[in-house]
Amino acid sequence: MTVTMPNKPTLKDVAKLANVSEMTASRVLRGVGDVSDKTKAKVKEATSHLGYVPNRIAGGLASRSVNLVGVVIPSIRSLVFSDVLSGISSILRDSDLQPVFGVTDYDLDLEQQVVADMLSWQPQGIILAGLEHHDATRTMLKNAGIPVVEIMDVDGDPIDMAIGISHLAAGRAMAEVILTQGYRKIGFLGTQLEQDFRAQKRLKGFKDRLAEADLSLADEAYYSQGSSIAKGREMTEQILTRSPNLDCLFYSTDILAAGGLMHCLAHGLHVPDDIALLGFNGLDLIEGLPLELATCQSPRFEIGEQAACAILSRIGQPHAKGMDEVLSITELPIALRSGQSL
Amino acid sequence: MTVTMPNKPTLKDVAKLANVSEMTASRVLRGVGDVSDKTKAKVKEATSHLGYVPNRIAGGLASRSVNLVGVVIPSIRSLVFSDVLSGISSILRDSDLQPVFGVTDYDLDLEQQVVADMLSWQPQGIILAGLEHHDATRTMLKNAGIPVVEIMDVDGDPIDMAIGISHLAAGRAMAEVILTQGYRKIGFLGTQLEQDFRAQKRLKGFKDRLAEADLSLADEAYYSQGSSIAKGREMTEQILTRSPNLDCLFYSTDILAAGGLMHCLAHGLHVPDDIALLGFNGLDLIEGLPLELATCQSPRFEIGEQAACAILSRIGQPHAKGMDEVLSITELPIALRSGQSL
DNA sequence: ATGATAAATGTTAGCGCTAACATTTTTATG
DNA sequence: CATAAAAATGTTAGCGCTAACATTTATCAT
Repeated sequence: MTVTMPNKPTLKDVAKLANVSEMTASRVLRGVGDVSDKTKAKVKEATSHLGYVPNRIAGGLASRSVNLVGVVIPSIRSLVFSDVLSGISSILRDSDLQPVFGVTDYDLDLEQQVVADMLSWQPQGIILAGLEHHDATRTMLKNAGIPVVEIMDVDGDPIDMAIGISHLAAGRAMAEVILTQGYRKIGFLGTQLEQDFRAQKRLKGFKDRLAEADLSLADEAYYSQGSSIAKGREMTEQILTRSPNLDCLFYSTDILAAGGLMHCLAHGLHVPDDIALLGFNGLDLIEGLPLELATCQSPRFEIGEQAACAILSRIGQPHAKGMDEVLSITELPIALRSGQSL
Repeated sequence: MTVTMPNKPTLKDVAKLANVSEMTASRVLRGVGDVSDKTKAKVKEATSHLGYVPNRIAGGLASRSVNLVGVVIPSIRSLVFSDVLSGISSILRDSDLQPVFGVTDYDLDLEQQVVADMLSWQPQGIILAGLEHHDATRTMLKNAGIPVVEIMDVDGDPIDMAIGISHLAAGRAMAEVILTQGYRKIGFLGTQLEQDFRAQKRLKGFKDRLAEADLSLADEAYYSQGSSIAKGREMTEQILTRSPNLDCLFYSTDILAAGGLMHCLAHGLHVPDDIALLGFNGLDLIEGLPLELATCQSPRFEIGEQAACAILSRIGQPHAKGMDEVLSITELPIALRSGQSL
């Protein structure tokens, strides 16, 4: 039962069937220019009759523009970045731009490749996480001649624009809170990812502040792989076995902190009387737990929104935020939450 | 300080600089055909000197193929789909295909639009969630002449190929477990999303099995929006206030069940003596909780892997799984976990 | 050397569409 | 009803690249 598949219909076929020129058909399909209602109807009829699907590759080449925005992030499984993506999507939904995602796995080599790949599609703009990139990546992005927004972080020099929070400041702020509350034997638990520069900066800010109070971390534990409640629980058990005298644990992310809470629950440790717990990010995940975790809210959704708006502004398209002037660096505020775990 | 931005270099510029024909330059950049080492070096030198980035739009048009696979899913924030995407990526990483994501928000209208959009890029294949689509969507996909894999579900007729689990059977299996354990006053808590057909099928299978035992749900509660631990906790409180005599709660997803567990913990309800809890999916999230939740493991990562492999098989490319024959419907096994919450 | 083969490079044409301009048709105006 | 202005449609050229074929150059056995 071999059916000779006729070639996919092209605009030419549609035009022929509708008895108009390709140009007119093209106008109808794109909804531009003056076309009579009668002609419109004919073309639409032909289109649906043939099941015609426009070829954006050809269209993009001819018009020398495609309505894409490249979004390059380290991980798609991360709760942090899914919020950012939501923010981006929520803005782009109302524009004619479309996001295309690329994932780098926290690897600058891979990032370079992904960015090159993105650029080869000639997008209208690029949003990418972080301020640390290979020189080659920076050069490519600079030369691309399109708006580039580096998100999440503002501690450094952006290629073009940056929108995010200061992780150095956030780390400091967390340390400040802990110190104010009188905690002195502080442990840190966090990611080992060498290329998660934000986490590193958070830790640096944190340690810096401790140092100013003539303190240092009493113990620290690192993990690779993705974060999970189970991992947080396991690590907490380990660090407390090793250093039972800790009175405060600062986690690089809420997920781990939630696991820490589970450990304490299981082992009859009272939080915060026996030990204080602090997370980071303010994820949904930690709502509804037996105890309100202390954390630091990072404006992930807003970062996504603003990044998308920055691109739209730059290419002269209207958008929700009505940003007139596009700042080179936009630092968003963080919000500390002194939950019951502190 | 206005610098006249020279136009982005094209292959022609590279060729000119390297003193070869465009074709030869193209060959070097794509790594095809016989090119002498000397020429290769010249071209590469010219490429990096100019900072040339190939235009895949043009390349795609000329070669009439782009190495893309469209992946259309309902939500990017869902822990379920992020696992699926990981599975897809893990396979495509070793091929020359690249996934492009589209999100439908559990909306068939939007799905149609997203699929049309994907097809306009002339991808090598499409992976999309679910078996329920608008007729127009099905027609488009059929006419596209490319492999189409519908994932997650196998209860229905696929357009081309389907890979997933039977949610009807899964629902039944869960009911079976509950009945076997002697529970009789059963409540259900789940999504209200009218277009989450998998959740609906799970519930149907569940109810069907109960009906065979002359039972029906003692109470049910639905929510819209995304699922979260907080939501699960809140809903559990509500349903137990309304129906305090329930002895078993079946949740449409683990996240809600985790929230249920939190409620029970907070209210001194013993699980499973006072009440049994069952989730669905076997998410990472539920590991490390105070109690091992009973759940049903859905092979999300594997579904992604197999879907990607199915596409590769169809377009004649080698891949990890070495699938020779591509089945129209591949039903993957589910695994029940009778955790301590049962 | 010398034709035969392989390796390296070049030429031509066109992918499917749209910008820009050109032309025809309709409508409005005095 | 002529004529300008507006509306509708068409024509031409080319976006930047690659398939397919054509040609030139190097390599080799005899």
